[in-house]
Amino acid sequence: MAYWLMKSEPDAFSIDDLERVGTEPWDGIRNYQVRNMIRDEMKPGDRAFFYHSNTKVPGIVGIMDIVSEARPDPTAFDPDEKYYDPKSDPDKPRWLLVDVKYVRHTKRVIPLPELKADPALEEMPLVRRGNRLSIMPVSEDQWEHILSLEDQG
DNA sequence: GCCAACGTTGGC
DNA sequence: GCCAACGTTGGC
Repeated sequence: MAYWLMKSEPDAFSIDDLERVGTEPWDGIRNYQVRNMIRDEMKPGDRAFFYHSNTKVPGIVGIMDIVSEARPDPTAFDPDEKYYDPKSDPDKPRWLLVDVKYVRHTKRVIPLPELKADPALEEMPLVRRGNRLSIMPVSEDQWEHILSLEDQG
């Protein structure tokens, strides 16, 4: 079982939205590196932190389960969709998604500056300069460490 | 709203 | 295959 961190802008889709719907297709991935990770490394049963980006207090806000294999992202085929990609052929889909399922909110928001200041997390892509991955792997040690932060601060 | 970082596109 | 221009991400 692997661990992940997945970013979403809460104005578009928040942890509260995920709690409301229960399970959601994580669509809109349009980055090859991220696509390859979900295609080759992500598996049902994996677990992920839900991260709010591009908001007043960016940080980790919840936990979810990966509940599907990677499958074609239908929004890539729909001209009305924001993330429509005319170059993605339904017979040979370029973009993939996975389904995620709400587990719980973290006990508190764990804000980005706190993650950045933590020596145990300095290897995380999240806190490294110029990182632009919307999904990234989290090691087991990092996962446990972040969970331990829930009860602090 | 600004802008640094970085991925993608397309002309050559 | 190079690389300048352009678009996007996302913190601040």
